Amino acid sequence: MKPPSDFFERVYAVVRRIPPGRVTSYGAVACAIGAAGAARTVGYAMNASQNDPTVPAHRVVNRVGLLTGKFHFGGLQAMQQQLEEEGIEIKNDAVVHFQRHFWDPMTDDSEASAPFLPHRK
DNA sequence: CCGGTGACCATTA
DNA sequence: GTAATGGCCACCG
Repeated sequence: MKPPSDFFERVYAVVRRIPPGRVTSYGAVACAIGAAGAARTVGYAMNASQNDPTVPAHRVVNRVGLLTGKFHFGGLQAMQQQLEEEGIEIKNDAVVHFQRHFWDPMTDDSEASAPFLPHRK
């Protein structure tokens, strides 16, 4: 087996912490692992995560809540299907009420709501 | 060592 | 509001 780089493993750890019915953005994960700015690398790690079913990559979307990685999934509908199963509504390959389902690995507000908006004031 | 690639993000026009 | 460009970081050959 080829153990993934420490960086990848760190990404997997964060993604695995994502509670069901919640979604997060690559930038948030990157920042959580201390690699702020390496959001692209996070997506790259996700691609390798497909080998690890323990990583719910379908819960990871871009900052606009768009399922940019659906093309890399087995089926284009697979990612959307999974999210809908979690209770998340998808419209035009985009997460509805993305803010509401947004979950920050650092905030870890699995119980409390997340009025926190990634919007820069 | 160097170049190319990528499931991104931010700024500017 | 949308569209286009640059920059950032990490992995692969």
